[in-house]
Parts: sequence; C-alpha cells; structure tokens
Amino acid sequence: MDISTTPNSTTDLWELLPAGPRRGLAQAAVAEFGRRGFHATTTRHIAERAGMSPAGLYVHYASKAELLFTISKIGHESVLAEALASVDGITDLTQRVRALMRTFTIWHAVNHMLARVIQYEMRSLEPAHYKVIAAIRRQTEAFVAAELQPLVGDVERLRILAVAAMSLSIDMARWYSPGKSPAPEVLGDAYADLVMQMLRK
Amino acid sequence: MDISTTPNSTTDLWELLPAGPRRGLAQAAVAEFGRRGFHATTTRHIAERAGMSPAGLYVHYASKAELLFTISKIGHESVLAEALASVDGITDLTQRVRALMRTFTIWHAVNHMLARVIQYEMRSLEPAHYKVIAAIRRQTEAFVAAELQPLVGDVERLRILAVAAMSLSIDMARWYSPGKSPAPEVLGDAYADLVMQMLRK
DNA sequence: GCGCACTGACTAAGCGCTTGCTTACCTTGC
DNA sequence: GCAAGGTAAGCAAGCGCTTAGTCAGTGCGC
Repeated sequence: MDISTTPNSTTDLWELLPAGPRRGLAQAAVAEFGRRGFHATTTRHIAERAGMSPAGLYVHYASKAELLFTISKIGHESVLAEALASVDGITDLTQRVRALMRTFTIWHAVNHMLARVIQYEMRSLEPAHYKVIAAIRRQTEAFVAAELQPLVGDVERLRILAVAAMSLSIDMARWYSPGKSPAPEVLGDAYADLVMQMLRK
Repeated sequence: MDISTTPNSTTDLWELLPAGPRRGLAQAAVAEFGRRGFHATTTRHIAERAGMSPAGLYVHYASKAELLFTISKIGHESVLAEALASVDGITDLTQRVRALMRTFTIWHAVNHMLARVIQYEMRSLEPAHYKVIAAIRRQTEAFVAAELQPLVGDVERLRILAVAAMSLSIDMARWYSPGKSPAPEVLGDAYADLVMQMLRK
C-alpha cells in the first residue's frame, strides 16, 4: 500500500460517499441516531436535519434501515482500515500494539457519534445487513487479538486481554463529550500506555 | 452497617419489589429492553412475557416510562450498594481497589441484561427521571474515583484511570453472553488484576 | 436561438399500520 | 357487595413509506 494514499490520521470517512444529498443524509442520520438511538429517531428528524422534506430521504435511500446499514458499513470499514494501517511499517511488536491501541482510541474519540451508532445499534440491523457488518467486526477483533498474541503467553489470557483492550476504546462512545473530555490524542496516548501496562508480566 | 444484612455477594436485586406481578413485569421488561432496546420494545412484548394482556401492565405501572425508571433505579442503586459494601472492613488501600473492581465486574457479568438497560438506556429516561438516576450514577463514579485516588498521584491521571477502570466492566454489558463468556468470578479476578497493573507506576 | 420532450430532485398530502394507553366490563376472594 | 386484579376492544397519535405532482435543468431537432 502506498503510504501517501493512507495517511495514518483520519481521512474524511465520508469521502466514500459522493458529496451531495446522499452524504448529507448519512451525516444527519449519524447525528440523530447517535443522539436518540435508531428506533427513537424518525425519518422526519433525519430529513429535517438534512434540510429536506420527509419524502426527500427516499429519493436517496430505500429505507431507514438502508441508512443504518450504509452508516454501519462505512464506520466499521473505517475502523478496520485504520487499525490495519496503524501498524504499517512498524517491526517492534510492542510498538505495533502501542500504535494500534493509540489509533483505535483516537478513532473512537474523534468519531464518537459514529462509534456510538456502529457499536450500539448492531442489534437494530436487519438480519441480512447484520451478517455483513458482523463479518467486518470479526476481522477487526481478530486483528487486534493477532497483534496482542506475541506479547501474551496463555491463550485464555489473550482472549480476556483482547476484549479488555477494545473495551477501553469502545466504551468511549458512551461517555465521550467534546469539550468536557480530554483531547483524542491525550486519551490515545494514555490508553495505549494502560494497555502496555496490562501486558506487563 | 450490619454485615449480616449486607452479604458482599449478590442478594436478589428484585427483593426490593414485592413478589408478584409488579416484580414479574419489571423482570420481563429487563429481558425485553435488554434484547431490543427501550424504544424497539412494545408494551405488548412486556405484557406477553409477563403472562398477561397488554392492558394488565397498566394495573401495576402508570406507563412504559415508569417501568424503565423503576428498573433503572433498582439497578443503579444495587451497583452503588454493592460497590460500597465491597470494600467494607478492608483497610489496605490496594486491596480495597481490588475488591471493588472485582465486585463491580462480577455485578455487570451476572446482571449483564440489567446492566445493558441501565447503562445504555439512560438517554431514554424522561428528564425528571433522568435527574434522579444521574445523581445515583454520579455517586458511584465518585466512589470509584475516591478509592483510586490514594493510589494515583496526578489528578488528571486519576480522571482517566477512573473512567478506564469502569469502562472495562461497563462494556461487558455489550458483549457478555452466558455460556460463551468466562464465568463472572473469572472475569472479576482477571479485571481486578488488570486494574492493579494499570495502577503500577 | 427556440420550443419541446425528457429527466432527476424534491415536496405536499396522506395511507395503512403500530404504538402507548384508556375504557368498560368481568371475575374472584373476603 | 365491593375492592383489587385482570381482560377485550378500541382510540388518538405517530410511524415508515407512497403517491401524484411541481419544477429546474438538459439535450436536441429545426
């Protein structure tokens, strides 16, 4: 992969969607789903925030469910891509884990609203959509576990450490509040340190 | 507090509610809210699981919102009570934190469905109810921070450590699955260890 | 340059259904 | 006989989504 096309910092997630109403609606939906949750959000809320009439939404998306799926896919693929990219070119196994945890944490802080939607609304996905999203999610989990493995002897301990490390970042989706919370980079460094300490024998 | 009335292990949470339909409805609501989320759950779902007609619910609760409030109050008060009780009689500051984290984790594993409701449905509470619940929650957070404080120098670091320690347990509400996940006591010990390692200078 | 046919984005209105909750009535134990 | 606990039926409101139509922009024969 050419490093110039994959800067380790966040490229705008939404560039996967063509600029225009389709992207605008997705962003509006993230804001509303993040605030209220999927089921408490009406298509009228989303349309209003996107600056169009309730019916306008259906010109660009077949359903409210497709909006959630689109958002979830972009979000989970972005996490996976950044996780993979974060260790690129690093050979020291400890430094790889540190870089991974830092990036993973920063992503969840910067994109805390999107994070909330993709982490807490998986159960709101339709079965067919759920399968697709769960597959991406499994890849991310497997990658984190694989990076931790060389630093952890016991396989049972690896399982617990992998889920614990991810919990730190994922739970930020619940409490993170820009302005009140520390800056993403501060948390990224702090949480990466904490995970390194968890790994010390 | 008389130790015989506050065993450190889980007394049945639901004894706060008189046995009978009021308790049965609350338990049914926890199961349904936990599965689908508050807004995706209908009063018909709850009534059916509790074995009565849709209208029967309103003999015992004024509204669906009151059900959520009742559940949330019992849950948050139970967490706080067990947290406080867990350190009772322990003088060693390190052992107090270990006992606290172990208990906090076990509670969230054993009561993972209730945990999901009280942690993820706070935003679904009505404003007046929210105030009451948020106040209990703040007490729990303050207690955890106060117990960690003697072991952490820097105040900024305390803030991050307190939220990180709680995240480990709270996020279990998202992924814990009885049968597939380790036993509550195993996780309790493991997570208490992890927090102790996070605290090592 | 101009009229016309066509297209795609968008809206006002509203349909059919589900929702939380109410009403009127029934049953049972004391 | 009368609370207390329960139900069948249904109401008003709000939901996701559809329909029928407007309108600005575009391509094109002449």
